[in-house]
Order: sequence, then structure tokens, then C-alpha cells
Amino acid sequence: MVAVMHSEHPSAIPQNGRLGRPRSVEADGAILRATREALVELGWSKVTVGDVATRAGVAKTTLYRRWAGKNELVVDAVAVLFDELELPDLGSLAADVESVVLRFAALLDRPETRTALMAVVAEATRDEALRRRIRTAIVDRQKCLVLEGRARAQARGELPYEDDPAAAARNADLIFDVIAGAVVHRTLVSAEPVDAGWARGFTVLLLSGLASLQR
Amino acid sequence: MVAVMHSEHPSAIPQNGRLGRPRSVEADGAILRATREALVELGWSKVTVGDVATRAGVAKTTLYRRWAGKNELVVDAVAVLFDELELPDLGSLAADVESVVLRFAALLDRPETRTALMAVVAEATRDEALRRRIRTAIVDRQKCLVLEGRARAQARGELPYEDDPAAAARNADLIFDVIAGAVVHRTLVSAEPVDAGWARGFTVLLLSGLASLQR
Amino acid sequence: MVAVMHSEHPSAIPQNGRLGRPRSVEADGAILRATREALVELGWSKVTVGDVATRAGVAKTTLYRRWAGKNELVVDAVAVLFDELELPDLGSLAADVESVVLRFAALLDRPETRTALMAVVAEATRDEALRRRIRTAIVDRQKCLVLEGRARAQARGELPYEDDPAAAARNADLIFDVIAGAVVHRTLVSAEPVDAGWARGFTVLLLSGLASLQR
Amino acid sequence: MVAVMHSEHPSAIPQNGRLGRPRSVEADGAILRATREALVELGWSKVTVGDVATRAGVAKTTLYRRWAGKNELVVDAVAVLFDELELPDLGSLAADVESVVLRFAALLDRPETRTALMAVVAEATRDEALRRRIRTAIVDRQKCLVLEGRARAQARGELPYEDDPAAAARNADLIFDVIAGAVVHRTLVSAEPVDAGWARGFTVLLLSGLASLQR
DNA sequence: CCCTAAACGAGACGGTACGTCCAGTCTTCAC
DNA sequence: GTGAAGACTGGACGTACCGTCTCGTTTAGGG
Repeated sequence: MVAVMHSEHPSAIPQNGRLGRPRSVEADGAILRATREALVELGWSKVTVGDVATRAGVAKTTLYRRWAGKNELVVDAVAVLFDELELPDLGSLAADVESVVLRFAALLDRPETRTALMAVVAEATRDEALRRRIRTAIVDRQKCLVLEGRARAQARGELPYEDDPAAAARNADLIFDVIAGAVVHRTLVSAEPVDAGWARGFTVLLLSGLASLQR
Repeated sequence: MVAVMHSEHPSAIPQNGRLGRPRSVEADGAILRATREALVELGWSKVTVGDVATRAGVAKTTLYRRWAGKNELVVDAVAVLFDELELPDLGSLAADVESVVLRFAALLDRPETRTALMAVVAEATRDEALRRRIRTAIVDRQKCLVLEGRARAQARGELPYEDDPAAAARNADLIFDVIAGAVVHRTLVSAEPVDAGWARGFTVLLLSGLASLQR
Repeated sequence: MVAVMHSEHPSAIPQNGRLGRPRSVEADGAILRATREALVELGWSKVTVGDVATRAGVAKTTLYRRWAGKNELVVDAVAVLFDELELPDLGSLAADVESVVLRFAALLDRPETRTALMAVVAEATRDEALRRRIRTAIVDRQKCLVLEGRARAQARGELPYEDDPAAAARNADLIFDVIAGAVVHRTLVSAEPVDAGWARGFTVLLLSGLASLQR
Repeated sequence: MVAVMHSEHPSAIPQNGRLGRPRSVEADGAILRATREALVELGWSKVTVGDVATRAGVAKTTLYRRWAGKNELVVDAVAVLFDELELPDLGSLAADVESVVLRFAALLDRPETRTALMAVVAEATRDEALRRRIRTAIVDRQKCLVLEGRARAQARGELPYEDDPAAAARNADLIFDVIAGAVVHRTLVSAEPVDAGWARGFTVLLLSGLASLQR
């Protein structure tokens, strides 16, 4: 993975002029850190903006200058964690898939993502801007793992190069929804652990199915 | 599917004795109906208990006597919709899967489920009782579709009978998470439509993968 | 004093026919007793009808069949206590007045009257029926003490017989308001004790003033 | 009377530092005015904090930040009216007393005091803080009228100067309870008008009695 | 000895107000 | 002009009582 390591404070780019006191640079980081801390302790629904501000040692005003509300704040706070997702080359597609499944499951097992992810997705069903934010901050970051894995497998000769770029994109999306969906559902809805056994079984199912898609 | 048609008011079973005025039987139904209506109009986060009570023509007290809060109420309100999920015998496993995928996607596309489902799942990460309620009211109802579909496919000779019951259960769970997860993720996270094409592609992937699991 | 010893349950006179189960005779007494008990423990504003019913071992319905609400109930509950007020003949008007002042103050010092009396008077400013109830149940009972004391003093020759009955009534009312008002104010507003010294001082003031009124 | 004209917002003195937005100065006045208005229209028991806030064009929060509850609020709202009580020098003690009796009665006849005064006194029997508040906000204001009237009468030679300061204080208290008590009782309990005739009769009684106390 | 009719207990009902909490905005002073 | 502090409006929360109602269950007297 390229590890974009996006800056922790893309929050807003006010800087209308160059006048006045510049924004505290530490504030953004402190706020996001406080948000994650609050999520761990209290869970999504009990986190309050005021409390986050207090934890961050920051006034509510400061926080609202940078984020529109709780939803946006939490998306950004959690998004950082998805930067950790990487796809080390383990030599085979199966190993790569198993690895990413386990890493993704581990990420969803952290209390801050666990409580926040579904909540913001739920909010997003009614809020296009939030949906975009989630997509760019979280979903796209995961989706490129799929693309990267496929490219690597193709380079290895495990998967054929596809002629039709539309079909290729369609397949990538399908695979992405299957992987992410299965892991999320297992973890958050079924509330059962994603262990090595499950990951292996899932990978077998996925790769066999995948093979038949390519034919 | 057996279409259990569970009673609309499992809300609470106080009935300590037979003393006192009995609870209004219509109230439960009216409240759940009002809840769905409010979900459609306002979306999860804007639904308020007071508003639901008003819509149902019921006092807040009455509502709180039967449900502990918004979460429990919404689970029960939405659960009813999952009773509609059926698995008509279309003659082949592939047709059955495609059909259930489309039906499930259609259910998730309804505004009341769309906005509510992820929200209650999110809350459930911090609330064991709610998690149980979701499981019994919603998840288990879906899972039995998987079992039913498999039994039917086995009867048709499309799938072998499994010797190891534990492995059989494990596979059923895996398939359930893959199907439900993929559809949910496609619908709510990726926010893309589950159309006939997607359903066909997904089914091909699933069934091919499935075949290899059995070997 | 005549010690009317009014029955403890004038609560209502339903008895439309003679049919059906007759009202429990103990209930009235138990309810009034429970009301006083609750007044002592909780004070007027925290007493609830439901709690009184429970204490009396009676259903709320039963209570509401007999009293219109908290106000009426409390008036009746407290009224009984005013029956205790008597005017023993101590041989002189001064002694009689001092005695009744002290007795009245002692009555107002009881927690149930203390907390209830002003409250119902306050409610009565907006409720003519309640005002009448207070008058007949409490005020008139005290006022006849004044009349009795005057008659006795006249018999003793301490006070002249008045010719004008209107003036006599006016004076009695004035004296009543002065005595009752001073004691109530001292006890409940100034919140200072009515002891023997105060009673003596007040009696001197009153009787001297009284003498000049008669001239 | 000196007409202290105490500020209309002694409600609370938080002012921990000088930080933050200062409390709205108009709010206090608007709230107290709205309280009196509501008292007039609805009477004590039907006044609600929420309604007062609405009338004052203020959020409930704002009101609760300044007063602990309905009792405290009403005391302050009514207290202002007692500032109007003055003791104009009419040249003789009798005239002064008659005048203050009529003024006080007129004050108690106003619907806002009528309904509120006894109610808060009733509550105060169970609440030491409220009792203190009543004393400083209302009672003490009246009591100084007594002291002023006596000083004036002494200056005129109508009353002797007292040697014993303790006895002087005792007498002032007694006179205060007798005047205030009689007027309150006549007005609120007996519910009869305090007219010129009654005031004259009462004054005669009081002053004659008073004379004998000094001897 | 049952029948009728009211009173009973229990507790659910529609309401109203409570006092608290949080969201998001606004106002002040200090830097 | 930014930042901390905190007051502001607005609105939902969940609880507590109110006074009414609807049950099933006594408990009389009159037939």
C-alpha cells in the first residue's frame, strides 16, 4: 500500500487572508485524538461535541470552525485508522487476501471503529455530503487495496489481465463489496470473531468464485 | 420460507397477574406503524420518541411502558418488514440465490430500513441486550433462509449433504455473512444499486466458490 | 368549646339508591390518616394522591370517589386537628386569650398543619369552592372560640354587652383576624416561636386595645 | 420609606471570572415580569416554568441558570412589588398606621401577590433557604416600615423612647406580626375587604393596646 | 340462594410539566 | 482574527403525577 499518510488536519482550508492569529496546528490533532478517546469510552451515541472539545483542551467554537458537526468529526477521526491498512506482498493472492481480511477485521474490532462506522454510515443514508466524505476518507482507501491486490496477482500470473475496462471495474467493485461486506457483517452484525479459520474459508470461497468470474 | 408472521407486539410481557386494566392491543401496532412512518419521513436520527407517540395517538408514557427507548422500538418496528422475506422455489439454486439477493436488496432500499438498520447495529455494539434483540428479531429470520435454500438445493441434488454438522453450520454462517454482507455493503456503504446484473455476477461468484468449499 | 367532634367522613354523600356494595367505612379514616402522615413526612408539595392511596391501602379510584383532589383531601385531613382547639374557662379573659393563643400556636407548630394550611389557603384564592370548604371546616371552628370567649367574658362582667349586633359581629371578626393573623404570621412567616412571653405581650396589647374599642 | 429599589436581578452572582459571554441583563427583568403576568392570569399552581420562559422570550435553560425553581422565581418576582410600600408622613401615628394598613391590603389584593404569597410561605416551611430568601426579599422590607413609623412617632412625641433595646425590638416584632398578620388573615383567609372602616377599627385597637404596652 | 348493582384493587390510559442535557450559535475579553 | 469561556435558543429526553378509564373481584341487600 502506498500509505498516503494523509495529514491529520485537512479539516478546512480557511486561510482567507493571512490576517489575524493563525490557527493552532496542534488543535486538529488533539481534537481527533480526543474524539477517538471519547468513542472508545462512551460509544458513538454518548459522545458529545462539548465533551470532545473539553478533552482536547479546546473551545467548542474552535471545533465548530473546523468541522460541521459530530458526523464529520467522527468520520475524520476514524479515517486515520484506515491508513494503517496495508497490503504486504505475501507471495500469493490467497495469502494477500487472508492477510487483508484479518487486518480489516482487526481494525473493525477496535472499539472506536466498531461503534462509529455503522453510525456514520447510517447517518449518511440521509446526507449526501457525509456520504461523499465517507467515501473519500474511508471507502476509497480500502478499495485501492483491491485494485492493488489484483494488479499484483496479475503480475504474478495468478489472474488474467482483463480486456474490458468496464468489466474490470465492475468486478473490482463486486469483490470489494463481498470482502468488506462479509467482514463487516461477520464482525458487527453476527458479532462473531474473524479468526484465521474463517479467513481461510472465506478466501477459498472468494478465489474459487473469482476464477469462475474471469472465464 | 415458513413466514412465521410473529405477533406484532412482543414488546413486553408484564402481565404479572390478570389484575388491572389490560394493555391496549391496538397501541403496539399503532406505535410500530408510526415508528416506520416517522423513519421514512425523518430518518433515524431525527425520529423522536415523542413524535412517534403523537403519530400513534398514544401518550409517551404508554410507549415507554412497552419499549425501553428508541433503539428497541426501531428494531421491533423494522423487524416486521423482514417477515416479508421469502424464498420461493424457482427450480435452481442460482435462481433462488439471485431472487433472495434482489428481495433483500429491495428491502434495504426501503427508506425505513435504510436509515434504521445500520443505526441500531451501531448502537448494539455497546448494548448486549439490544444485540440479542436484533439477532432474534432480524438476523435469525434471515439466516433460516440460507438453511432453507441449502436444504432445497440438496434435495434437488445441486449440493451434497454434508457429513460434519459443525462444518455444515460453519459454512451456513459463512454464506450468510457473505450474502447479507455483500448486499448491505453494496446498498448502504457503496450506495450503488443491486440490479439484476450485479445479482447475477454475485451469484456466479458465490456458487462457484461454494462448490469448491464442498470439495 | 362545644367539641362538635364532626364525623371523620363527611367526604361525600353518594347513596343514590341503597343498592350495591356500601362504601367502606374504614377507608375514609385510613385515607385522612394517611394524608396527615404523608404531610408530616413529605410536606404539602411532595404529597401525591397516589402515595396517600397506597399508604391508606386503598386504590386511587376509591380516594377520588370521595374527594375531588389533593386540596379538598388535605383540608379535610387537617380540619380534624382543629377540633382539638378548646377554650377551657380559666377564670379571666386574659387567661383565656393567652391559653387559646398558645393552643393555636401549638397546633400550627405541628408539621402537618404547618405545611398544609398556607398551601390550601393559597389554592383557595383561585377556587371559591375550596374557600368555602376551608371556611366551614377550619375557620368557622376557630371563630366560634372568639364568640364563646366573649360571651364568657361578658358573663363575668369583664366585657360589656353590646347593643348593636352589627358592631358586635364586626368586632368579633376584627378580633378573630387579629388573633389568628398574629399567631399565624408569627409562626409561619416570621418563623419565631410563640412562647408564654409573646402570648402575654400579645394579650396585653389585644385586651387594652379591645377595651378602647368598646368605648 | 427609603425606597431601596433593589436591583431587579440579584438572581445569582456567578461571575466566576470575567470570562465568557455575560448574562443578558434584560433577561432577568423580562423573566420576572413574565412571572408576574403568568401569576395574574393563571394563579400560582397553574404557572409553569416553561410557560414563564416562553412569555419572557427566553429558553428554559436560561431561566434555570438563574433560579433554582418556581419558588425562588416567584419570591423574587413578587418581592419587587413590596418596594412600592412606603410610609408617607401623614402627621400622626394613627394616620400613618391606617395608611400602611390600606396600602398593604391593596398590595395583597393584587392578583399576583394574592395567589403567590401564601404558596411560597407554605413551601418555605420545608425549605430553610427559601425561608431566608422570603425574609430578606419581602419580610424585612416590611418590618423596616414598622421601625420607621415608630421612630417618627417618637420624634413627634406620640410614643416614648424605650430604654431597653431588647424590649424595643420585641415590641417591634410583636407589632409587625399583629399588623401584617391581621391584614393578611383578613384578606386571604377571611377573604373580606380591608376598607377604611376596618382599617380605622384596627388602628384604634392597635394604638390603644400599644399604649398599654409602653407603660 | 342467587341476582343485581355498586364499590373495590390494580394498573394502563392520555396528558402536562418537570428538570436535564446537548446541539449549534453568539458575545465577550485576551492574545 | 483566533482562541477560551461560557451564555444563548431550541428541542428532545425520560420521569413523575394527574385524574380517568377499564378490567376482574368482592360484598352487600332484595327477590
